[in-house]
Amino acid sequence: MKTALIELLAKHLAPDLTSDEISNLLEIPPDETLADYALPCFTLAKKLRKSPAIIAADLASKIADDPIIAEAKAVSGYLNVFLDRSWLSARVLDLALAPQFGAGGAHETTVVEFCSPNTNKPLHLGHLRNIAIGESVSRILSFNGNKVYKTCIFNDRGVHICKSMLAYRDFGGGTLPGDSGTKPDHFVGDYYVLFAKKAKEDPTYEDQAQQMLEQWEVGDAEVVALWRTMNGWAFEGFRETFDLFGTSFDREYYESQIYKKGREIILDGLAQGLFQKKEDGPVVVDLADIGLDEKVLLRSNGTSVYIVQDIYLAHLKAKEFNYDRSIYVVGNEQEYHFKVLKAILDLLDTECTGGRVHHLSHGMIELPEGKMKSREGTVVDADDFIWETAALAAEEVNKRWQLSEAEVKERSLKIALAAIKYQLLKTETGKNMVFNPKEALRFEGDTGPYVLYSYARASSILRKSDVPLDANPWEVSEFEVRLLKKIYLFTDIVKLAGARLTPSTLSNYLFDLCRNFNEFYHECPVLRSEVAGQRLALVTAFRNVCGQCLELLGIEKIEEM
RNA sequence: GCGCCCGUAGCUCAGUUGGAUAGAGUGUUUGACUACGAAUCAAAAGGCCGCAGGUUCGAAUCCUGCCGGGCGCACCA
Repeated sequence: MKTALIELLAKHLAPDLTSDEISNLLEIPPDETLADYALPCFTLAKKLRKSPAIIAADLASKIADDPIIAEAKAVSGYLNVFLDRSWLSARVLDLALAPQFGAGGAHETTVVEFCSPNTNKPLHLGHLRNIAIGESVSRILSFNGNKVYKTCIFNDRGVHICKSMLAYRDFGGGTLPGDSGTKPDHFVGDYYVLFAKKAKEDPTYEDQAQQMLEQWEVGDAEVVALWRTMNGWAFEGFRETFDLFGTSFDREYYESQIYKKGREIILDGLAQGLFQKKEDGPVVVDLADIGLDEKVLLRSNGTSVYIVQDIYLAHLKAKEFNYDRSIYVVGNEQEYHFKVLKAILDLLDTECTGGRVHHLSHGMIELPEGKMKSREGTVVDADDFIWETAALAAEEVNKRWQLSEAEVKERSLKIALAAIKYQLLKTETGKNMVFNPKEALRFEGDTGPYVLYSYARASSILRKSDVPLDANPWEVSEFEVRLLKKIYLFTDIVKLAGARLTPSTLSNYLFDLCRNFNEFYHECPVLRSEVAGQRLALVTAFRNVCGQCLELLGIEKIEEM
């Protein structure tokens, strides 16, 4: 639709503006009564040495007679265009009723790493934001035509892991997660908390954890066996949460398997003179010329620091996926780390140079009463939160319907997950957000359930009619035009969300779309209308796009609320 | 000390590469179910876009300074 208008304008503006330039310039005005599309003529004014008003008026008269134009006029430097309603409605329905409406033809290979938890405690709300973003970004990129691989690195070793191991060994008394019915990752986490408590009483406890790490590193059989057992519990619990929240990975990496690797890359770089060996032993990289500090890579004792395994992992991913781009969904507290990583990869100038590496930095979650702090017990646990939300959703479902227990459980869980995911994705990725758990349990206004409800309403109408869809022009009301235009906008929005890696672009659009649908629904009878076929086609088009957006946000659709 | 990010309605947030009169949701007040689903719709009220300069046809958006908040800057991970 927009394309046809751009072509028409390009015919009259060549060679001063190309189609691409027109496309960039063309905007949707803030007030729909002004125009469907507007072309600001201010930049053209310089080029043509005519006033914007004259250029706009000139263009208006040139295109006014075209069959796709209902009205074209010049208003204070803008060319304002209304499209022909018959043409517009037929065009949008034709496009939006086709499968894969809005899908793109990009063809990059992209690796998206997200979640990446430590195995000493269960997932919390921060992980859920990370996962929701990673999952949605992956789906959006994939929809835009890219080949996407989702990966996760499990930080399954280190002194923090030994802390929960130590506390379990000393105070666990051989109990198993099954004994108390505790979810296994929570079971492990409980001993991490217990460690912190015991370390306060016993100042040597921190040292003991450090000693245990050393035993682990030399392969002490007992310690390694305990590590395997407890990591097994953690993974078992994680899998359950991943299933519950609806995510999965194409490739999983484990820190314990790669933490020693990458040394060769560093020694290689040292030989090439990219890095320096200091007199007192450590190998460092000097990043002063790009405004970063000196960074130690190999310690005096020859062992590598954490970033070396990230360097190795970047190479490993390049080898396994031959990626064009490697995205890391990680909190903004690690921005410096990724600057350093990219700089080092650039220095090494291998197939995974820093230019291909992108840190998709997301903001932190704060609660209304402040930051989440594990020490103060204010961390919102992922599983608990999902189930609590589901319980509240179940109350709402029970208010409205008489359903079996199983049906209530299934439906309320889907509604709860929609509420949570939508809430987590509606704020722009990079920004910190205040997350009020009570807000996520709200089912009205700008929420996941509002969107699900809109979708279910559309489904409900379609279930009730067997009138064939009809995309022939009809006398469209303002509500229908608004909805049609919004449906069409999806093609721009999904590209923009992919380019900016911001699911929030999509969720904000989705809310607007549903609002337009509900207004239409309220004002325009469908089934008992003389243009039932056309309105059913419009409802179908809405349902397609709404469903696609939900899919791209990682939210499961439901046909009935 | 050095660096990065954020400040928009009481609260939570949108606002595309600078574009027309700055928008939603929520909360408050009020109206609409004999209706294709009221988890909906409609209306009112609510703003020195942190402050002060600058850039230009035009600034919430770009630049500088200041104020307020967050986060980094380990031979930790």
